Amino acid sequence: MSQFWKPGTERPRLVDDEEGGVLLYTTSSSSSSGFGYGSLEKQRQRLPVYKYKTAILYSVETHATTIIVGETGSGKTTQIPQYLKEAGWAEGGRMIACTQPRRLAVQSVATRVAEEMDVKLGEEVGYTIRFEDITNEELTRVKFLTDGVLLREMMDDPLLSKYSVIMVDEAHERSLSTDILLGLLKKIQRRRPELRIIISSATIEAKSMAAFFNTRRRREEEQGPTKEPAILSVEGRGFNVEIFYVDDPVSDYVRSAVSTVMSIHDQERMGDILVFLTGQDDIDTAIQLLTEEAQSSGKQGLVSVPLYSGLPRADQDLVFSPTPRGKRKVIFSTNIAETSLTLEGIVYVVDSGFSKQRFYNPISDIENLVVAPISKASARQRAGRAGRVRPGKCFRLYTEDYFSNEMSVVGIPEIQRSNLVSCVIQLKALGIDNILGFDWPASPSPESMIRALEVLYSLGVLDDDAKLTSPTGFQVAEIPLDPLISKMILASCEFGCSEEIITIAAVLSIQSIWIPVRGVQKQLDEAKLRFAAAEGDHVTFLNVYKGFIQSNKSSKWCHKNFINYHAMRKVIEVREQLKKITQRLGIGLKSCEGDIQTIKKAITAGFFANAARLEPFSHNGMYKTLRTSQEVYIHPSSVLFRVNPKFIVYHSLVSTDRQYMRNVITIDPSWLTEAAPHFYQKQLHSSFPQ
DNA sequence: GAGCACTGC
Repeated sequence: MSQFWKPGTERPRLVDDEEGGVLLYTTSSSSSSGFGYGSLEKQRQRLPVYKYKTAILYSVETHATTIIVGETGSGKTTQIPQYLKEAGWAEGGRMIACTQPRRLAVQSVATRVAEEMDVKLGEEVGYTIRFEDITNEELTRVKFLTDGVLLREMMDDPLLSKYSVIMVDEAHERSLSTDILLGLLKKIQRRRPELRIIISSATIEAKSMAAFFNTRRRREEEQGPTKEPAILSVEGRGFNVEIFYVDDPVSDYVRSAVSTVMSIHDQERMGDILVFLTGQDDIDTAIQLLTEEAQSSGKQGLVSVPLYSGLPRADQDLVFSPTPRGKRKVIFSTNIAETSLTLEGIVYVVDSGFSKQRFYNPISDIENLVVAPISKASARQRAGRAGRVRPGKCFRLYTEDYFSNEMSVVGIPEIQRSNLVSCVIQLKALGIDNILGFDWPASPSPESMIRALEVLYSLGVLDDDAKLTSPTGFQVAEIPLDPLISKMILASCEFGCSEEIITIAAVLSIQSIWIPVRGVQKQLDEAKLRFAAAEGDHVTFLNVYKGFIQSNKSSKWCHKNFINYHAMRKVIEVREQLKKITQRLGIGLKSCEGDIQTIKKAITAGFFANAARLEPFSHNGMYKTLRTSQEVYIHPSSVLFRVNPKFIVYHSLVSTDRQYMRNVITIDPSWLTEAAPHFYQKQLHSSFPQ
């Protein structure tokens, strides 16, 4: 056990929280450093977190869980792992882990820390993200990784026994995998009292997080670290941001955002503007409106730039290009600028108060994207984007009264808004039998849990006792994809078409392989026709893949055919990974040599639940799902749009004014009963036409 | 004849 804080040395001062029960450490100012005088070292010491070094190490030493409340720019992510290393937490072959929700953050933080420690990245300091393991088993002591990767590691090492400290960063974002990880870490702590957990979280979330990790029992003799979590606050480095509200609620936030931009341009000193809207539609409208207004009023000097994830990389880079002299850049962005991207030079923020959020309805089993009000936590985060270079201003397009009295404090955690099929199978694979009784930081609805259990049961992944079946259940859990896709892959091994199916699986797990275009729709449609297969979209993907390989993976070829080159590279990557996994599972790849019916049968084996039948006498292409008789339509982007075959299986539903089925293939209904007799037995008699 | 907030294994 490492001993950083020693009795006899100055003990950090403890202050009771006003409500009691939670500890807060105040600054114990650093006197001696004992470090070199390199410029990196000096930079490190200027970070706000440096003053708390002793307090943090003391807290980690004496508490099983430490919660660090730190604003952006405090330096916690890069510094704390180094402090732990210096204090000896990586001695004796142990490792320090620091998780992030996003890959890019993992890479950049690891690179920075290796630089500061003056070591080669991949040796003492390393990182692991999907497709990239830059660590060395013997040498790596400080490891950065996505929380998804750490969850995968648990499948081989359920107690994460090689780690002495695990720091979960950005926990306040409450992403699906962060929440699963937190629940599991709490369980691990019971088995491994020596494990230390550090959770970095925003102020608002700290107390509920502390309550979750408080496993102290009354009258219990405590050995080892205190079970009650400690909370430490570290100030950030942002500048002050002045907040403004509208006097009356606005009826059209896009218009209102544009006129706010105009008046900032009119009245405020130079500095770029960041406008938070909900999606591509809003953003396009706003840019058009702004251009018109600037023209009609003769105002000059505004450069507007869109920003959303679907934008081609080159266009996204425009956002980072320096603003020309005498001009003012206006960035119209989705939520991507709230967490994933940091923009320099922003002085003004305009906050619409809305974002698109995913909601899952377990009854209909449909995930919807809905424009919904943001939380106070998001509003604060958005405002903070204005104060990175100098004091800024944030204009909120809602009233102060609404902010204070109606806005929810934090958003709904993702786990309460998602389909839980992947999540449940992951827990099952880790030996968590009582899923309904699992201790979550936020519990998902029982309906969602039960729905997920039902789906997994129908796939043959879980048995009557809700245990993973062998080998199918364990194999599906091993494949890092949606369980429906994993099941399809396993079936393809039996059908002898796994070569083809892993290609399809790779394409389906990519957002879209077509270039996202507006205005050149006709050309895209024509390009698609070159690959279109009568059997449907999945087979079309195979044709695209074949063409890409034959072109020698040429980006020119992609461009000519309106195919997204980066997406295709990703397809190749995922496919390679799937190839390795199938080898590990002992199921070799086999090609069916163009026997398309076999391919479709394998797809049906995974997606039988997503079957739909064309309504008899339907003139507008209306289908009904076989399972729930919901009204659905083939998406206009499908090669089977307007073809309207009688029976189809779809990959997913997107809902707008209608429910659209994306990626469909034609099937023979008899395959459904073949693939899932238990599932379709009843329907066979009641609703299947002959 | 329509649309894709954002992540991740």
